[in-house]
Amino acid sequence: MDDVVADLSQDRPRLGRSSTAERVADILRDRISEGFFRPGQRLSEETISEGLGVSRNTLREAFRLLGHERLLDHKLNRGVFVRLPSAEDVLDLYRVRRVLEGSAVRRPLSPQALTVVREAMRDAERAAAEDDWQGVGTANIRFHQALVSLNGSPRIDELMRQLLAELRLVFHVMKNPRAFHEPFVDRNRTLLELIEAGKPEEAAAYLDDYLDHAQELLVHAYEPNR
Amino acid sequence: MDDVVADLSQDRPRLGRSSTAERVADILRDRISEGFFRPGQRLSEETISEGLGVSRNTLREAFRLLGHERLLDHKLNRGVFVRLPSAEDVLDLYRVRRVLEGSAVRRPLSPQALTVVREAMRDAERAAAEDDWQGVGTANIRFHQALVSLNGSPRIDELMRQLLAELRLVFHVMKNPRAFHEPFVDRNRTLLELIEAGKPEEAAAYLDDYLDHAQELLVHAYEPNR
DNA sequence: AACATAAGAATCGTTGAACAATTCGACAAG
DNA sequence: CTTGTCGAATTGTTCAACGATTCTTATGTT
Repeated sequence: MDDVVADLSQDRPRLGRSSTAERVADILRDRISEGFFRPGQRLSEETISEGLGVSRNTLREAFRLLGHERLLDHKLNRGVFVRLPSAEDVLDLYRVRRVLEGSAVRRPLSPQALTVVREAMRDAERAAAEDDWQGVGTANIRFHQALVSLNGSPRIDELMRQLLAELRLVFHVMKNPRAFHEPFVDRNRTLLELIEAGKPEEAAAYLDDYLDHAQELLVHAYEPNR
Repeated sequence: MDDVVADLSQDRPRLGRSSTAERVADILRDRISEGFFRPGQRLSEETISEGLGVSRNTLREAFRLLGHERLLDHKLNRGVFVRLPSAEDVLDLYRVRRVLEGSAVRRPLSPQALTVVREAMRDAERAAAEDDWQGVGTANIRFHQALVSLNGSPRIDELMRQLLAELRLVFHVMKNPRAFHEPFVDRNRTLLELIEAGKPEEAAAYLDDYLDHAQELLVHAYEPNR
């Protein structure tokens, strides 16, 4: 009996998880990440609360949640805007990636820890073969998310999730995301092979170069309209 | 004249910073970090909104803010509680520290980048000499905060701030924080000397050992009452 | 025409009250 | 000892209102 209780107690967090504000936040988060709400756009409290059929107060609670995830920008007395990352933001995002991913590749790896990473890489290659560049982008994100999760830390996973969501904002401002994602399919493979070969330092060096390159491309193609 | 404008524009973010909800959050954050509100304690909406003279709605916005900082635990229909970290949380906090601080010590250092770190170390030694263990704890936290800021990333600084605030919760549950902080004054000095001597790998190894030791002490002395 | 100023509209910030939904403890029944 | 029920207390959510702030437009001055 005791073990049953212990088992069930693992599902406990799922119970409390459903206030209206959080569900509203989920909806808005999806809308933002899919580009329905564009970076820089203002989100009117009245319009959206009416549209979703919730009160302004509840909507504001949802806004707070997304603000802390850096997806929304809350300006006092002016309203909330979909975040429009600056070039400096892009630099910082890549600083964090270098730390998180660099630490991950240096880590001594367990045998099957890399399966998720490898899977994401193959998905990217498959999507690339089919000219599905939306799919390449998604798989690429999964690849790096899985890479970072080698650190074995829930908090770092969470941080990476937020970071990638923020990066998606940047992609939405770019002209053609295709040209951006294309070159990295091959790089992912090389990086993974270096890790699997047990050469953490070489992998780390390759990764640094990888990120330097990506960042370079990004800030170059990135000129947010003010 | 232009330079004056440029100078002032750096203070601009501080201007917008003053909604009632945020000020309430500041107050509560201070109260929590000083231990006035104990981990596990429930914070009644009615009592606190009355006590601070703000409406329940405004207080709830403040609660949301602190919830996202992991200082409060929001349980649906049951209220908010001061977060009581689990032993597993402590482990994860140290996982993140190893990544952030490890990356910091490996970084090639600019000449004066370490001054803030050195200053914090000296403050800790000074406080230790005066048997001011509260002060030692504070200076110790500043030491590691400064160390992490060597990464040069605002986002990582922010992450570390939250992480240390969370660690403070753990300290509040411990029996005698003095015995915990005491041994690390010397270690801070040794670590700093290794960095200054330009031996990043040795410093990193020493740091890992440092954090292993601290974590060990902590989870051992840590037995949250359920 | 350019600029400053002022009035007005729109929107946000905050409050207070209200009611439904949920939790929790006490107590009775099996 | 377990289960069901009731009621008090607290949270979740909505609504309407009003002051405060920002944005827009119109007006007037140089």
